[in-house]
Amino acid sequence: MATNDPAREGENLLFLTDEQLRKGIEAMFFAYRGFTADPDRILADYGLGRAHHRALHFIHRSPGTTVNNLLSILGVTKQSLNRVLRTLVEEGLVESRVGQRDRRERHLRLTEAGRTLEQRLSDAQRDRMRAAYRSAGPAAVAGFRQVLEAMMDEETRPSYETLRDGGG
Amino acid sequence: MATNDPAREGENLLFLTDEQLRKGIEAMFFAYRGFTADPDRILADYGLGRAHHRALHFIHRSPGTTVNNLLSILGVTKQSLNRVLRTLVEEGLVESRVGQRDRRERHLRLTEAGRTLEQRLSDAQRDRMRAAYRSAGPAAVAGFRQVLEAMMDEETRPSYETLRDGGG
DNA sequence: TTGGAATGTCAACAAGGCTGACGTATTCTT
DNA sequence: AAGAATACGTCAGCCTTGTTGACATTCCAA
Repeated sequence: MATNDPAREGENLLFLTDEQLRKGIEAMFFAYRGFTADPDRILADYGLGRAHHRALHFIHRSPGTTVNNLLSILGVTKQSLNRVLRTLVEEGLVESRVGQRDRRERHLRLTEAGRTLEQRLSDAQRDRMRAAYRSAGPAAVAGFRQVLEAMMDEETRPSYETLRDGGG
Repeated sequence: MATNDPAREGENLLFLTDEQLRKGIEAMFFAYRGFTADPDRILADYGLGRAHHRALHFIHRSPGTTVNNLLSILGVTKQSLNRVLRTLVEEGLVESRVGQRDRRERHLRLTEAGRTLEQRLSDAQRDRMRAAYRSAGPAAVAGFRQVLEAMMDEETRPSYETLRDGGG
C-alpha cells in the first residue's frame, strides 16, 4: 500500500491518502444511490425510468432545446434518446416543434403535464439535496460543488457551466 | 420561480435557493459520469462492466466477505450479483471459499489477477479523485464528504461508515 | 428429523445503453 | 441546379444489469 510510503511525503497531505480517496470514492457511490432513489420511486409509478427523468430535467432547464443539443448534454446515442423522447411525447409530457429558422431541427418543450411531473421529481430530489445542504452548511456546500466540478470531464464541464439556450 | 419569492426568506440562505439546488443536482450528474468514465474504459477491455467493478472494489476492501454481506452493501438481488460473481470466478479474478464456521457461506477473495485489475481500476479512479481533491483543497474536500454523507439513505450510511469485516 | 437459512441456478423479462444501416427533410456549398 | 452535409427518425439486433418467480441443494439448529 502506497499509503505509508514515506517517499511520497510531499503528496501525502492528509486528505490525499489512499484511505481518504477510497472513502471519497465510496461516498460518491452511496450518495449517488441516495440521490436517485426518490425520483426513481416516483418514476416507477409512471412506468418511466431514470433516462426519462434526465430528459425532463434538461428540457425543463432549457425550453426549446434541440434534440442534438440534448444529445450532447446527455452523452447518449440518438437512438437511445429517441426511444426516451418518443415515450415522453406519446405520454403527452413533452412537445416537439419543428424549428422556425431551421426546419430540420425539433425544439423540445414540456407540456403542462410534463411540467407537473418534472416538478414532482425535482421537488423530491431537491428536498434531499436541501436537507443535505442544510445539515452540512454553506461552507461545506461550496466545497462540495468545487470538488464535483473538478471531477467532471473537461468536455462535459461546458455543458454544466452554461447550458446552451434553445432558440424558439 | 420560487427562487425570488420573498415569503420564504428564512429558508433562502443563498445556498438553499432553487437555482443553487439545481446546480448541485446537475453537478452530481455530470461528476458521477466523470467519476465512472476511466474505470469503464478499462473494464471494456476485459469485457466487464461497472457491476463487476463494484464487486471487485468491495471484495478488495473486505477480503473474506460473504455473498450475503456483499448483497446488502451493493443493494442488488442475489441473482444479479450471482451473475457478476460467476463471471469473476470464471475469469479467475475472484476466489470463493466455503466458510469454515458456517459451510453454507461463501467467503470471497481477490486472486492475484483480481488484485491486479482492482488496482488498475482504483488507480484510475483515485487519480481523478486526487486531481479533484488537489485542485479544490482540503477544506473543500471536507465539505464534499459532509454533503455526500448527508445525502445517503439512512439505511445505507452504516454500510459506508464501517463495512463489516469478513471473517475467515 | 424437520424447518429454515444461505446459496445456487434456470427462465423470463425490462430498461436503457450500444452499433449499423437506411430514409427523409432540409439546408448549405459549390 | 446538383450534390454534400446536417438533423432527425426508425428498424433491427446485441449487451449489461437490474428485476421476479420457482425450485434444488446444503447445512445448521431446534
